[in-house]
Amino acid sequence: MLKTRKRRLPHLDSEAFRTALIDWYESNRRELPWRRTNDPYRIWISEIMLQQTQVKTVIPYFERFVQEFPNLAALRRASEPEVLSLWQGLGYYRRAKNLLVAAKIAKSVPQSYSELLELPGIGRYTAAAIASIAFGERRAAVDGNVERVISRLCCIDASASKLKRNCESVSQGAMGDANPGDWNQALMELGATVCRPFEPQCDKCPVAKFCKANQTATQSKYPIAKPTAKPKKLVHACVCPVHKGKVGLCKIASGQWWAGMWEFPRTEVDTTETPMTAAERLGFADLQGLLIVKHSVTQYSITLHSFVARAKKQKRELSWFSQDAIAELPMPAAQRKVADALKHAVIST
DNA sequence: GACTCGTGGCT
DNA sequence: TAGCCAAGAGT
Repeated sequence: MLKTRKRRLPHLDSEAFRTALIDWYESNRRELPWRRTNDPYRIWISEIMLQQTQVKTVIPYFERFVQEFPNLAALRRASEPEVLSLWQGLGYYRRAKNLLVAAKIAKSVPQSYSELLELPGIGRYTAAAIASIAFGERRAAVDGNVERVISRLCCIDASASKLKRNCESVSQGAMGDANPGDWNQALMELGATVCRPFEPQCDKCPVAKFCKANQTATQSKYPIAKPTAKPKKLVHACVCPVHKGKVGLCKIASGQWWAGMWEFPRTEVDTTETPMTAAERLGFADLQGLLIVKHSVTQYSITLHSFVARAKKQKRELSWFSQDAIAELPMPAAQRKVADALKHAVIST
């Protein structure tokens, strides 16, 4: 069934390599909140939050999330807005939506790789990570860190998706009788702290003598980088309508960025108009400039111009909230910055 | 296989 | 600083 050509890598499939890696991990592993527990639920939450997100960023979100939803039963009872509120600022909000869907599907955290794979939001990496860390299943988990570590160890010239399968095969074959959870985490930890993208700390690497890239001084060549496009520039304008102490917002429709979250009425600014002209197109007058926020969404870099408008009445197509209520709404990061600025502006006037 | 989806850390 | 990148998954 496995079409992957069996790769013989005696220099990695050895007790010496495993011992060097695991010993290093046991004395250098960072103390992280999700490492203080064997609770499969918490390990699941951490792995979802860690997708494409740095450890440092995740920590406070993880702490708040498991405090609010300490187990699967508690999460299952949550609503999507509640989960999105706890997730706001973390990005990739589909993760939060899929997590909630998965929690409602699963009676308990699935204990095997194949069962985990069936849940929405859980792919090859995450299923392998949870299965190995929480349940000891012998399954290689390959994330960006592991791809970098193994592509350097073996000087693998493959790129993109081929590299991932390739590294899975290598890791699986080299795991031997090591503890699967420790094995996977050791490779990731090594990639995150020593075998970094730039300026790898090879002098501190426990497996440097096994590394072909180190031997040939080609660390910077691996993994093979894919060409990146220049971000496209966009300009957006939004208006914070204020009327009798309330502020008007709208819920973002499905199919758009940040679907299901809340924002101030927003529009694109055409190259032929000014931000204020575009903002007036939203149906407001007497605009006062509030804040300019620069943010980005993958290949777009966006400049968001925000304005305050004293509305004559509360437009019915908007929902009107007090400042305190706005604090509870799930909002995109840039919009949250505008909301914070508005709060201070209103207080100071 | 190539795109899409967020945000902040780091250099 | 501008750009790269992060414990990826879904389509």
